[in-house]
Formats: sequence, structure tokens, C-alpha cells
Amino acid sequence: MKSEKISELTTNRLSVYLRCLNLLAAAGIKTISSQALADQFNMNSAQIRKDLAHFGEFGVRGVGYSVDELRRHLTQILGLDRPHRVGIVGAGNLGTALANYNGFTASNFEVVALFDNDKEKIGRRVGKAAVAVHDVRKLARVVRDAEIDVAVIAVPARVAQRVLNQVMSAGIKAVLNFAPVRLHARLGVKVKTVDLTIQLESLSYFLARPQITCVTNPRQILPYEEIAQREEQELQS
Amino acid sequence: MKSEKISELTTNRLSVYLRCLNLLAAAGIKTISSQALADQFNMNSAQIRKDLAHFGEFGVRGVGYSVDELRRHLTQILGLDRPHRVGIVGAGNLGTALANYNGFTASNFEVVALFDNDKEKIGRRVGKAAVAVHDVRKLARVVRDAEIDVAVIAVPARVAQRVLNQVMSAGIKAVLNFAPVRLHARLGVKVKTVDLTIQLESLSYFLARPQITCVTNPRQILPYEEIAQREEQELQS
DNA sequence: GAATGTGAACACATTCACAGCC
DNA sequence: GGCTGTGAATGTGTTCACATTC
Repeated sequence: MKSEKISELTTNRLSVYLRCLNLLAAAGIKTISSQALADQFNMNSAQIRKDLAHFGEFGVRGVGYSVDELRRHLTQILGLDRPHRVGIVGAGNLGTALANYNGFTASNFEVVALFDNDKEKIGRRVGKAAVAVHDVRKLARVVRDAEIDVAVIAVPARVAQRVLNQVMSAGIKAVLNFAPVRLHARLGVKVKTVDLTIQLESLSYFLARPQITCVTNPRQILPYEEIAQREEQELQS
Repeated sequence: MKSEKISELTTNRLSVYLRCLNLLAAAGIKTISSQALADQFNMNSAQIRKDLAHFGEFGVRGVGYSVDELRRHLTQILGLDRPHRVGIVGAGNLGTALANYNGFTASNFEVVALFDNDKEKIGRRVGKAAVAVHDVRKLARVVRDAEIDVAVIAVPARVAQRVLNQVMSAGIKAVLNFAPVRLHARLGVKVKTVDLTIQLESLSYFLARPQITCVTNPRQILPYEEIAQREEQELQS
């Protein structure tokens, strides 16, 4: 366990590894080598070992990794052993869709509040979990009372920076931003932006040039059987 | 103009550049240097020049780039001069939210169909644009009739690969995937995955390790009353 | 003089390959 | 023998710095 700086690419992969291990555990597999893991989910075994090595020595030479043990380690490393409470700013289409999304809960995230400035929406409750929509002006208070530690920004681009400033003032340190703007966060605050415009426009670039990118990442095509089998395994998630 | 392979990081940035130039154009600015562009949107000027240089020589030495001219070039490079027609598979929360999202239209994308396997949903029309929900079994036919060239996968992870296979069989070459799985695409098909689970879990990792970036002066942390007061003020503007 | 376009230098990320251990 | 953990080698992306052009 060193105290070097870990790349975001690495932490993203840790999340993927954990997901893969959950599938293996659900399939009753107890032990796996980095090689087998890499083969099964087309990754690189050396990269798996290197990523894990940043945090400790979790494997046994000659044997591999204990699936359950590694799951526990990754859960702890990613901080998923503690629950996180999410507040979503912007109760529009996207915000309410995210409030209903249950993929969050699997990772120990719970949406506990929505915020908006539209009087029509304030006071309503949204979705199965009946999440309350609060006045965005009361954000700091609700954040404190509901112990919110993660914010999602789902507002129009032109107000996103203002919302982020408010969110940061309320003491929140982790933000997932869906507005297509580059936001300025102060030190100690992590903002991850999911920019659908960029994704779509990159797809458009690809469509305009089918010949060039055909060779990007020549991904091995699996036989159908194996894909179907994998689907069964995923039924758990 | 060379015919080398362009990195996805580059195409992503081209999309950002275009967005910045649109802002500049709206502000009436006619000419800009890579340096000024970089300063204004915190990017690196050399990178801008290098990215653009892959596609031609668009600037004038000693002067800079014509904003309008460069906008036209980028629009053409990204293939945004031709409209794209989008079909969304999965008429759940996320799918319908995306069908309503108007950020797409700005980039010449139009959502023209939704697909689902739920009989309750099939036949309905969703959102302001009244996009029809089709039986997912008729995907190939609707894709052909409605000339859909981009698919969005907004279904549960366990069925995402099956949906992708169907989408590929219908001849679609560009896919935006929201299911948190790594999908296997065949050659010539581009899949971009937006994995919210990874983003959230990476944020969680960050929260579990505040010491790394937390350099905030403790004196700057305001008492709650002051924060609330400041919020009121910020929302006035 | 001012800014582009670009080779060279640097920084970062991935993969190889093997010593060391079970 | 088999697999981990890791230095060394490779590959990729970014930034510097300057010759070149207007």
C-alpha cells in the first residue's frame, strides 16, 4: 500500500473489476487468476495486477485471487462499504429519471432529495421512492439535514456553474454533472461530467468516416453461446 | 489533410471546440487565436492547433482562426452538416427522458422512435414531440422505414447485448449505450458507453480519500447561516 | 510582431516478460 | 507448474519551443 496518486483510469477499472467479480461470485466461483479474469471480460491481466498492486497484495502466487476477498477489498477501496446520499439539482426529465433509476442503489447510493426553482414542482414527490422536490434556495439546509454527500447537476448549461457554486458552498465534495459545460470546481471538490453532446458528436464523426475507425480496438467477437451464457450470469445484477 | 487514425480524445475535443466557437460567434467575435481560445476555456493552445492540424490548415499565421470558417470546418468534420435520426431502445425512465431532451436537436440529432417490449407502452406517444413507441420486435423494419442511423440503448444490463445484436442486425453503425456492461460490437460498429455506475463509484473512491486534494483553508468554511444567506443572494441574480 | 503548424521532449498509460513465491 | 507482483519496454497523448508564414 503506497500513497501515490491513483489515476482516474485506474479507479474506473476498479469499479469494473468489482462488477465482474460480483458476476463471478453469483456464478459460485471462489477463486480466479488475473489471466482468467482478463480472458473472460477482455481485459489485460498485467493491468489488473498492476491496478490492484497500488492498494496491496491481494493475490496468492500460484493460485490467484479469492473472489470474495477481492470483492471486499474493492468495495472498501471504492468506499462502497459506506452508503452515499445523493441530491439531484434539476427536477426536469433527466433529474426525475435519475431519481427513479435503481442502478444507483446497487452501489450503495440513495437519492434522498431533488431540487428545483419551479414553484409547480417544489413540494411534489417523485417516483416510486417518493423523493421530495425542494426549493433550490434551501439546498444548503437540506444537504445538512439529509446528510447529502453527492450532488447530481441536471440543469440547463447556462445555470450549471451557479448551481455548482451553491453545491460547493453547501460543503459537497463530489458532483456528477450532466450539463454540457466545463465547470470550475475549487480544490478538494471532484466534478465528473457526463457530456452526452460530446458522445453523440463523436459518433457522428465516426459515421462520417466509416473506413477509418473500423479498426479501432479490434475487439474479439465471442461465439454466440458464450454471450448467451454471460447474459444468464448477468441476470443477477 | 492526412489519412492517419484520429484518437477518440481528439474527436471529443473537436466537439468541445465547436461548442466554444458557437459561444464566441454568438458574442459577435469574428477571429480568435488558439492562445485566446485556450485561455478562455482553459485548454492548451498547442493541443488545439495539433487537433486541427490533423484535418487541414485552417488558420492564418500572425492572425488566428476565423470563427465562422472554423465552425463550418468542424461541423463538416464531425458530420454535423447532415442530420442524424435516433432510435431509443427502452422506453423506461431514462429512454423517455432522453426522447424529451432537446440538447440533441442543437447538434442536428432528432429522436424519431422509441422501442420497448412492454405491451402497455407500445403504441403510445411520448413527450412534446410525440415520439411513437414501437414493438422492439419490429426494430429492423422501423429502422429502415424511418431511416434511423443512431441507436441509444437504455435497457437493463442483462438484455443490453441482445438488444445490441438486434440493432447491429438492423444495420445500425453507431450506438450510445447506457447499460452498465461492456458490449461486444462487430467490426464497423461504434459503441460508446456512458456508464453512470463507474462515474459514481469513482466519486465514491474520491470521497473515501479526502486527504489527497483537500487543501481548503479551514477558515474559509462558513457557518451555516452565512451559507444560507449567500444562497439567497446568488439566486437573485 | 504575432500566431500558426510541427518536430522534439516530456509525461502518462499499457503491455511485456520474468524473478520470486506458493 | 502456475500465478503474482513489478521493473523494463513500448505505446499513446500532451506540451514545449521554434522555424515559418502572414
